[in-house]
Amino acid sequence: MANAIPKRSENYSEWYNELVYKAGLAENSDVRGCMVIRPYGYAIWERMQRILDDKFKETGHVNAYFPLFIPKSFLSKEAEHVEGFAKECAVVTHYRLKTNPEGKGLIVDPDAKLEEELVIRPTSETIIWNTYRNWIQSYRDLPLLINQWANVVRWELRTRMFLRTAEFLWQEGHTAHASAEEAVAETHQMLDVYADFAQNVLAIPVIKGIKTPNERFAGANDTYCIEAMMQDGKALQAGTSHFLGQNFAKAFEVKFANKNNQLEYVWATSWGVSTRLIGALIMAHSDDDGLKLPPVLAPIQVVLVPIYKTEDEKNAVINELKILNSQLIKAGIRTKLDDDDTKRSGWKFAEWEMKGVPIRLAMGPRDLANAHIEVVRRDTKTKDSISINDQFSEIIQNLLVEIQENIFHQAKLLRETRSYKVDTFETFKNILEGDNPGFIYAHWDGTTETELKIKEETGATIRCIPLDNPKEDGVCVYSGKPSTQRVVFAKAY
RNA sequence: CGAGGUGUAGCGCAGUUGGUAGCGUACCACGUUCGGGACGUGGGGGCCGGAGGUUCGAGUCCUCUCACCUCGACCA
Repeated sequence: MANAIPKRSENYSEWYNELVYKAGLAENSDVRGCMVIRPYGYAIWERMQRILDDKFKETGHVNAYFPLFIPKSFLSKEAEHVEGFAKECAVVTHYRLKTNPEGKGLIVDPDAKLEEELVIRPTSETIIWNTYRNWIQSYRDLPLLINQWANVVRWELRTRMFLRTAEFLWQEGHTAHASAEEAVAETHQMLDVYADFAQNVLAIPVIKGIKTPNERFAGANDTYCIEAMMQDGKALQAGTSHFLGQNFAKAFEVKFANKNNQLEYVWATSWGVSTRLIGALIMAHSDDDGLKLPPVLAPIQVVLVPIYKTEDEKNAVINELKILNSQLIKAGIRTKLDDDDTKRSGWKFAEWEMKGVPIRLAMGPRDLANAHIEVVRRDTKTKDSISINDQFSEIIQNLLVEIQENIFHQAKLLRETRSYKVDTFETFKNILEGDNPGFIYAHWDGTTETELKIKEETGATIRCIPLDNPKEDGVCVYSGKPSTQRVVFAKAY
């Protein structure tokens, strides 16, 4: 096993980093905090983009593109927003370089200073709402339902591949509405889109919830989120949907004439998911042999590997695999026939396992003689030999469905066994410091003060207040004050 | 930004009291192999992170820098 990765149990971080590299997803670049997304990693992102984009279009949104640069003054117009993002902005101050008159290399030309500095967007609310002012005059212009696929930059102090990089790819939806009710409905709709996507495509169970004021997006009235559990029991925020109220409309003077010809401020939402989802995918499903991709998402669902010695065997096996491959393609399955003659079959097995391809089909001369083919599932590692007949592609299709369900089931099982109802602070701390940390459902008195104290003492934060939360009288696990419901605590990425 | 650590071949690492750089893997060629990351023989590849300094001589000692990693705090 020359190319094995470290075990999860020994070093979770190292396992994660090595997997990202060995599976061909991404690598560190020479630019601080920025990664190169390699072709296989990008293929996964493209699958995410396509599926989400279709869903956005189905729900009435259109795509547009706004500038990468935001004038510094725009950012300061919404007070909370600027406070949230100011300390992690990359700023463009000059527009020209020149050769160094005192030596080698280039220097920034001091004569080329910008009148107003430009911020590289950490998110696009400000530039978009500045534009919406010109687009919205009447209730007839509403709702305005726009999404943007873009890169953004947040100068994070500590970065991790996919989970937190200085530059990352995402989509950001920015919608404008005539009423608060309609904007809130949009916020919920998009949260549902994300939750569906996480569960049915990524096979990651999520909790839909609302953030506490302390964890809210800078400039939002309410932040909704989906929270997922990773295999180490930590939480990962996988998507957010914000109800922005009239905050940005007021900051950028975006008003519309209603049916009674009265001027009103517009109501707003914004929502996004990022390349962080790739990190979620890795940490939710993968094992010590590499990635495990859910079939619905996988860029390659089935890989076909020929086994042979002689030239004759090679031709015969590959010919048969080509026939099977075209049957699978006809059935709508994404396949790869790995006929690379420079790699041995054993090497290919390990490689495609590392890359998480859900099903591997292997055929050698013996299989060919018996009209059989070896089927190996990535999720369970089980091997089967099936006969090649009319039902072949149907069997594979069904197996893909089964694998999708099983991967989801496994992730859900983990979350269930690592979710705890807790009533004392002692137990609370013990669980987080024990061998199986996870989600803690505990009563909370509703104050930011208590929330911060708990964070300080345990490292856990309130991930969300679940939307379908049952009401239940109790007392705060920390302060002992009365509470009406449990909230979800966990350590988070 | 705090606390630790690491920078030597694409990747992972060794390099003794200072004497001019090596191992594994990957890569190239040939041969034998081929049903779970093959083996043998031969070969190519290094401004030892960067800049100063000490010294006849620095991967090694000193100073300053830069970058990255792990763990915190901040965040998607």
